[in-house]
Amino acid sequence: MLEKTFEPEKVESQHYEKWEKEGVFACNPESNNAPFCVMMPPPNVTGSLHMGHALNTTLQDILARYNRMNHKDTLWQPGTDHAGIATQMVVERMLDAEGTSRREMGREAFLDRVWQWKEESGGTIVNQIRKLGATPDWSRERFTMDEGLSKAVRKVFVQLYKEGLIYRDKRLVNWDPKLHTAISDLEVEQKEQKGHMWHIRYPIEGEEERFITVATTRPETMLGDTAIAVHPDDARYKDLVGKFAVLPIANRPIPIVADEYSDPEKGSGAVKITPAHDFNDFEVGKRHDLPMINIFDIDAKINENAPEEYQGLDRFDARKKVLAELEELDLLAAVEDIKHVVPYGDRGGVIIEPFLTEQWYVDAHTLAQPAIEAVRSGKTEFVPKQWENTYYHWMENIQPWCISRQLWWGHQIPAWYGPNGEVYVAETEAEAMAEAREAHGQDVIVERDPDVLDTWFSSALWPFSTLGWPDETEALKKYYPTDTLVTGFDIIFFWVARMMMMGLHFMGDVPFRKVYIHALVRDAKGQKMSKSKGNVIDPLELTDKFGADALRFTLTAMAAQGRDIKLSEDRVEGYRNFATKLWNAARYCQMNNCLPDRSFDPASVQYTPNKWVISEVTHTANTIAQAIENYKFNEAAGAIYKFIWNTFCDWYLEFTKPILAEEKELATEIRQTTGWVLDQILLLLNPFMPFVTEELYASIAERVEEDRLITASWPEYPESLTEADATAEMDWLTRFISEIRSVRADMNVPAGARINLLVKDASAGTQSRLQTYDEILCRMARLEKVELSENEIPKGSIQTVVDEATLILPIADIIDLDQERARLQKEIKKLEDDIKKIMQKLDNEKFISNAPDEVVAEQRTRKEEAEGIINKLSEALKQLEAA
RNA sequence: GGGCACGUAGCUCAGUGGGAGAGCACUACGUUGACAUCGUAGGGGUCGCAAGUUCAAUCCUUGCCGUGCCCA
Repeated sequence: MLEKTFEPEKVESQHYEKWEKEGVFACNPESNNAPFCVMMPPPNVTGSLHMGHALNTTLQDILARYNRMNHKDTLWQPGTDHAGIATQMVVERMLDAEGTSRREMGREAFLDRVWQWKEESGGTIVNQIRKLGATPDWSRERFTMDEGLSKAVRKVFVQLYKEGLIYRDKRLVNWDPKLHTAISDLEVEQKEQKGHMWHIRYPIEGEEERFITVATTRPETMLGDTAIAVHPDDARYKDLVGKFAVLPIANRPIPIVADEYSDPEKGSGAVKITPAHDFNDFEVGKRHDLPMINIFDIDAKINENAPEEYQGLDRFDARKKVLAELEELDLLAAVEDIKHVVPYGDRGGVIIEPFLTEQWYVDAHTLAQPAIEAVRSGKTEFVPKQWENTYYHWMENIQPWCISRQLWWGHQIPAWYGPNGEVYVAETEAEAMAEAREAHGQDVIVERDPDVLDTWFSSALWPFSTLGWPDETEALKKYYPTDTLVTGFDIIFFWVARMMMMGLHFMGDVPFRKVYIHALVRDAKGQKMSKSKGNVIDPLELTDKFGADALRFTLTAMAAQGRDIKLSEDRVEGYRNFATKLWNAARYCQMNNCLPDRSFDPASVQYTPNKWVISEVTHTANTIAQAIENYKFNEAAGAIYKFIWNTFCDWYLEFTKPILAEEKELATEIRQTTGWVLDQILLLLNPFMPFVTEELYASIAERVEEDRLITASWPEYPESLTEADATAEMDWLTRFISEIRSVRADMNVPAGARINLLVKDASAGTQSRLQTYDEILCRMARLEKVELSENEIPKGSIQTVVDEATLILPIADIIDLDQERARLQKEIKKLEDDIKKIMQKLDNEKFISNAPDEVVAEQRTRKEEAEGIINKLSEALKQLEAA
């Protein structure tokens, strides 16, 4: 016998370990079954599971399990990402605590240390993913720095270099002065904050007491100014163009140039130009061939290119000193309080410095073109569709992708420099040396580029590198292009777009047919969860408290397309209750011996409630399947929830109770049907709640060896199991019972009181139904007996109407006549209001002539039905008045 | 500033060109050997505002107001 409640913690890990050990998650490239492949977005190896992962994992698991049940050869490819900056930071922090540093250890020892850390602690997140019940093929787990994936990275780099799509360039990059590395545009977070606009007067060379005023939010950069720009049409400054201003503090002459970049409407209309420290100024500098003076070192401290007293100062201290000095010189014209946007590094958290360095770039613009076309032509589709706009917008304005990072942890760039600084790009050092020998006619020493590649460079190859590329493996042939990518919108640019570019370039086809973009999980107030806000809900805490099934189901039920999820614990608790409900229904089945019977054929049933519940099963299964295939996960969850709780528990089990209790002949068919439905429920719910269903599957019946839900087939039902007549009959029965219950409650009839029911004007069909379901009606509506009656209605009865029949509850001794009068009046009023609305349509000639016939007919029917009920209720009211 | 969403019951959210829905919360009552993590019933909404299209708009279009996100 099952316990009274389901205790997830007792069975979850047990089932999971068994599944994994038995290899049921594994794909089989050699099978003839059609493939279904999902690439798991590889989480950072440093990471731990947050709600976003939980949602992402749950949805993918539903797809994987559903497709596996449909006999697809399913590969859900798992793995982790080496997360260059994040991982290096973690290990560097450890070293710092030990009183050492990576520089002290040297590159090789440091990398050993990172690998050691990865082996020991890098598995946290994959084990957390297991806790959710996720079923990726762990036997194929990959890491972006695996030998195979590294080989793919080298090959891609070399080929793109040879094709001219990777190149080295000296330009401004986003420099992180804390982490000492360049980062890509995407890793910069633009934050709006309060600041100041300082207006500074620069003296004009050779003209006493004449100044030109420029405005800046970063006065310290003036130490690197090499020009002032004014708009060519700006009359105020026409005579100054070609002259020089004297840069205060540095006391250098700088030219005044005409450039359309300066906006005459803004400030004074003149802007200072610091080409080495501002992206716009850099462009101006190139146009006017201005010198580029770099005044910072890699820490963003002032270097030797600035006056001596500034050298070594941090950029913020330098600002204070510059301002003090300007004040002293009386050159500070004004200070404004403003709001402006300041760039921060998303990892290091410090303000990013535009910094002039030589880096490696990918010609993203060229690679983007086929990637744009692939979405335009529908080879890859986004769901929901509107994300395609985001994708296009970014792809069409794509900038060169800076891929080199001044880190040690990552894929070291396969480029070697010869004695003259010339570069040899090759997959191995031996090849690079051979090239160098060729060039020099003798052996020369080559030195490898110390930098590593952006982590996203290797992630971009994930859909094919994990399948064995560049080798032509069976897996590659079978699973590429993959079917669906499930991810959050925040990495459309970082990852999705780059996989598209690389996949098309190297595989000649898109990496995935569908991209399902899911919601962001927020807290109950709609705030984004973040560590700094302290509003992070830990998925594992919820799992411990309510079970993995409850968390999974919550996330699924709330995963409506295009809307963020506001998660609250109440919801999870609610779905835990749902698991308990199912558990108890199964327990009831077990107690009543309603267990699955292999010999049972659902097409053979005779009893209408059985036909009906079977028909509802097929309907629910279809709804779920369609919903999953259209990525409407919430609809799938809603359908199974409603079936289990309402259809099965609230109605079907209650209908059949009295018959089971009396052990009638019908009972056998009911037992078989109930057992069968329970089994179908477990199948249909399994992709969503794998643990409780698996546990019940094993508990309620003897199964043949190796028979497990996870390897079972998704049910297919013949069309003939759909029974419209049975549905209509059960609809009548539920309405009949509900109506009596409702009236009883309205009239305060004590819940326990058994009362008589008289039915008047019943059609032949209704009479027969009353007879068939007499027992059910008596039990579920708490009736003593049901009788047909065409006699005088007893005084002081309650009356109500179901279809053509009038229901009479002769309980004069219990009811309050005033209350009954009020109830009837209220009912009549409601119906009259309905009729008014309907008449507005029916009285409208245009409605009659323009609306489809069936709509008009429907309105007429509704009106007639309402009128029929009003007549009966009015009679009841009249009779009450007479009493 | 540009773009994309969203505004429906107290809360969280489904939904649809033709009778406003669910869960939670709330109120009342609880009986029958699966379940109080439960059951039955009930109250509660000018579907953000305004105009337009239509026989008909919560739904389509436009404008406005409000909220959120992305990009500059």
